[in-house]
Amino acid sequence: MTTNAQIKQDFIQGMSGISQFWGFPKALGAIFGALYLSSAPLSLDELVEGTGLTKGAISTNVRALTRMGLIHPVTKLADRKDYYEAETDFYKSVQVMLQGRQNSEFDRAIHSVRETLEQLEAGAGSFDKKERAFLIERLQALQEFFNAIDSVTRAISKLDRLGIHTVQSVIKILK
Amino acid sequence: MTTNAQIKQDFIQGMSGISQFWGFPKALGAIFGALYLSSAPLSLDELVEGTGLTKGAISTNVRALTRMGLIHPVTKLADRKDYYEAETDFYKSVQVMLQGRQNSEFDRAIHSVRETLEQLEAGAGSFDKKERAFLIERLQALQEFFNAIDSVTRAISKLDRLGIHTVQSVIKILK
DNA sequence: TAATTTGTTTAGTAAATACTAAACGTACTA
DNA sequence: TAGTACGTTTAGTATTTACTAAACAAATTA
Repeated sequence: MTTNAQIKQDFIQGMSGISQFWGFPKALGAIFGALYLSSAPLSLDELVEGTGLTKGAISTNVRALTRMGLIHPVTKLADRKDYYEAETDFYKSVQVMLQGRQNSEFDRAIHSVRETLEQLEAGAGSFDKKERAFLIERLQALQEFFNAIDSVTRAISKLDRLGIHTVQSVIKILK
Repeated sequence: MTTNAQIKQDFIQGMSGISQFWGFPKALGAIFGALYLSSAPLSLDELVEGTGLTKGAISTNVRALTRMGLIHPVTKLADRKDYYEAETDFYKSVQVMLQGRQNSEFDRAIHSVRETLEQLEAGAGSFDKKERAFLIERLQALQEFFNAIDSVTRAISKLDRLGIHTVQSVIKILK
């Protein structure tokens, strides 16, 4: 016989796996899973209980989840504890994550390519004419690709409302 | 004064960083960078020379890059060495990667959710009516989200030709 | 068959990462 | 002011991962 706790635990375990497949800590997925299955916001101690992780792990991963927009802090009056609840609009979280990832790191990639490109165009090095032209062409192509990705993520993150309807209309275009 | 080798090395270093930002081995990015800056296909030993990695590392990462469609093996007649050249159509690589990632692991995520959902719908556990309805609703929402992602990636990977024009028309929709 | 040239695999290592356990800080309460 | 109830931070550990070095396999040539 499968108990209620076991069913929930299986799901939490599954989310844990999904999390690490996408390159996030397992604990992060587990915590989200626990919150997602709860109709009421949960405190840190309740999350310790529900996931089997320590308070430290919960504390750091709860912060990460909040930054991603996947959960939200909830305050109860006359209660010092912090409570958290799961965001149910995943598309909203996608936007938050794209915005975050955007600024920090992807720009560095583009920047790195542009730097090399500018050097070449300024005549750095002693490449013969033909090779310089070849290198410039390749780097420009790469830069354009990065810019395209950048445009898409920017467009998505700036939408007023991303949802199933937007996704469906995109799919329609792709056919 | 910046030498030709230094300029290339800087770029290779940059690609190495981009690679690890996207969750791939640094060596993978470095190898691609070296090939991308070469007008002629390169052998393993030339890649050892160009990247400073050992033959073993080159061997394994070259295989990974080939699977991703980011580079291609090239055979020269009457030459036992394996040569590789960079794919210059990045959109094509995106398709290859989506196809690969598709089958293996994402399905497991969807499967895990469906499993829990089916259990609940079959009456497993001893949840009261209200909670069971709540859980089923949440899991259905999650499943729909996963399905939407799945649809998008499937649609992209099945396009005859993905390119800058497709990307642009998608962006237009998003505005 | 022996020797050489190639790519692959394996065993070991170094580095990064995520977690635990416990100390710490802070703010409310008696 | 001492005590308690929280959340955060830190120090240490275990696990994973990517790499090196070297053994190995396979296939050509002498």
